[in-house]
Amino acid sequence: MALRHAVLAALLNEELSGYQLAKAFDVGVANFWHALPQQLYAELAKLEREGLVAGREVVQDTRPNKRLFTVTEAGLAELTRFAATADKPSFIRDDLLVKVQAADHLDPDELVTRLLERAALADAKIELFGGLLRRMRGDRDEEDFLRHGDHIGPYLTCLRGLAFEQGNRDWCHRTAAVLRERRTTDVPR
Amino acid sequence: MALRHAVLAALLNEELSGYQLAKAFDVGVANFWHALPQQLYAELAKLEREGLVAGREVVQDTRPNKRLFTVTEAGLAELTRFAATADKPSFIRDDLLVKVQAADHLDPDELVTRLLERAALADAKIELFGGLLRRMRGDRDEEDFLRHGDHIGPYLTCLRGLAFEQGNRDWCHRTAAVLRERRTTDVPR
DNA sequence: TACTACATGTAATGAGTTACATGATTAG
DNA sequence: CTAATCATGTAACTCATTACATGTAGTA
Repeated sequence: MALRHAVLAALLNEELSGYQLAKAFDVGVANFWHALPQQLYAELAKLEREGLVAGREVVQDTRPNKRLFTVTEAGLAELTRFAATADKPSFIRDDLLVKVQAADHLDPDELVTRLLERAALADAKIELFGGLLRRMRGDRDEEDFLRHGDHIGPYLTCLRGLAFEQGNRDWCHRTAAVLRERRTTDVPR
Repeated sequence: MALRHAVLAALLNEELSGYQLAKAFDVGVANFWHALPQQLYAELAKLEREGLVAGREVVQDTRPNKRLFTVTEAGLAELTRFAATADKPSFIRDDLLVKVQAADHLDPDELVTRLLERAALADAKIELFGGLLRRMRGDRDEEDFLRHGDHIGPYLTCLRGLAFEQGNRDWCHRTAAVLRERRTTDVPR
């Protein structure tokens, strides 16, 4: 029951349509949660029925009409209540780690391929997040922005996303190097 | 459909009961996947029906009897097939990040409390993982173990878990420091 | 002309969580 | 005597993913 809170948090600083939300929750920018469009449309409908968000129709002639959503008082109250609860630990669930766990019984070349694929993906995200951070803090430096800027929430979560992807990239390279090294030194299997 | 592969990977290096598996997949040691006991018992039953794992009854008189599982040839083949598929990107889903995303609209003290709780949890895991790594590599140093040891798969995934928790801890402290700093310098909200 | 972006959903299936159930042994 | 550990599940429910569905406008 936390997708609802993720949606509320995402709508706090900007009014968004379901479509825009979906993009924010997609692969690219999901620094704090991930969800598919279908889930988001469904969740928005539910949140609106419960009065936690309010939607307003925006008529467009060149594009299909859309509905923009904002968080209501009740929605903010719900988020506040949520913030006071202890959060359940978050878990890793990653195909790639499963494969590396089985490394001793699998083809190293195959694994190295996967690891480099993932490292490339991480690099792309690192660049993306770097750009987002720069845009958010404008011409200030980070220290100054975090002390005196507003909307630091998204900035802070993006910092976590950045560090996470850097961790991914480093680990992928290190692991690939280890597997390649063993391949050439002819280790018994 | 990846829990099955996680179970197979976990059973590769040691014969385990459902109960032992459940402990490995629990909060403490889940460096590459997480699942609850119920899921694991169900998955083991399914894997056995499909011939991917084989269970053998172990009679105990002081404890309830248990069934120990090993991966079959077919199971290893299934893992190999899995390793060749491209893996879907893994996503973050974390209550705490949702709360920080909404930081600009929530009570900073509350958030700092959550962040320090999480940092403490991360510290505990860091110690735990550190110990596991030491046990796995024995008296060798890491470089040597990774070059010539066997069962490096679990070691490598544990390294990722360790780095992840260190990232968590650092980010929690940094974020808490930022929020405390702003509280004292009286930023407009 | 084909593809991508905009914009919003429904339906079916699969995966994960919560609650419940049982029963013995050992450590505090 | 109470709690934790060992050991294994079932049932109900919620959440997430996959597949499908529709239609317009701008870009290559």
